[in-house]
Amino acid sequence: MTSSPALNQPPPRVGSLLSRVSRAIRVRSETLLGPIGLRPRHLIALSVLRESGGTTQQALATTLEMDGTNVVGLLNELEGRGLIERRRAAQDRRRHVVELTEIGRLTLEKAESELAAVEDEVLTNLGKDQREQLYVLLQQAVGCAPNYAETLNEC
Amino acid sequence: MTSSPALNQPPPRVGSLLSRVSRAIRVRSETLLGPIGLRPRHLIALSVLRESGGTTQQALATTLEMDGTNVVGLLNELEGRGLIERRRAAQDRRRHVVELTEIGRLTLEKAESELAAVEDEVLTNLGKDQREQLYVLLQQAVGCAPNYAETLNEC
DNA sequence: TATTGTTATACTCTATAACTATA
DNA sequence: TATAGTTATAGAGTATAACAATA
Repeated sequence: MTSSPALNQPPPRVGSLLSRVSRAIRVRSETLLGPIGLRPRHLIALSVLRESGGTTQQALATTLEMDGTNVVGLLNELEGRGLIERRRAAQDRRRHVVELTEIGRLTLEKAESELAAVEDEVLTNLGKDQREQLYVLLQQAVGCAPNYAETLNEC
Repeated sequence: MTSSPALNQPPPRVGSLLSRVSRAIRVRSETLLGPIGLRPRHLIALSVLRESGGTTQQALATTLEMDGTNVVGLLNELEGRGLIERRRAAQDRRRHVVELTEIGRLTLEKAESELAAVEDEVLTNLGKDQREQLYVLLQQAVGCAPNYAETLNEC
């Protein structure tokens, strides 16, 4: 009896709002990441790889909701900069196992810390607790437990 | 002392997670909206117009984080289908005031109700309360009070 | 002269189809 | 025959530049 929009109705649609907030962050991130030579999508891929710790390209495509052909190009760019590593899977030599390199991990962390300013700006209406809350909700939505450090590979 | 990821650190970055969830919904929405002849971006624009109740194209471009030139094309499509209306502002005849038509409002509502299935699928890990919570956070992030019915034009 | 909207166009993103290699 | 990855390429999305009307 505390929430405002409706009392006992289906949950409201969040798609449009998600797009707007997501886009706001992405647009600003692009200009900020330019000098480093990275783009938002690179960070997304790197962050998925950090949390999954080694996936096949096809699984990555599914997770990123990207077409497999575009994952190839994305990984080429990341591999060219030494941020990720591709190696054939021993069990099935058709597959590439993709992993974050140490440089990739450090680069990701650095980029993330530089993006703090962007998110501070876009999410200025949210307090720290609310941003934490948002993070937990999104993390849960994509299927990871909030403290993903314990879940390791299954993300 | 209750949250898990960190105790007294800056809030975590949500950009990548936002992109992933947003994209997941968008991709599925595209296929579902196809038959109606609408696309996610149309819904986003319509929903902004519904809540702002009449803006200039430039303001719309800012809100949507879109280039003004692309807003023109987007509005052309919506106007062609009778979902929005453009009229010159009396005070400044350079400006177009853009408004949702009644057809536009009904079409938006119908599309939104059809998208329930999509969001149910993508947000299956979130309970109803959590989805409501997510909605409130996003609404607040974009600058609207949770119960925006009261705030009217300033959104 | 500056601003709102428009058009034309180049650039980037994304998906479709055909190919190679492994299974 | 089917699957993982790759390449080439066409379609959609986005931004840059030049223009018309109004201020």
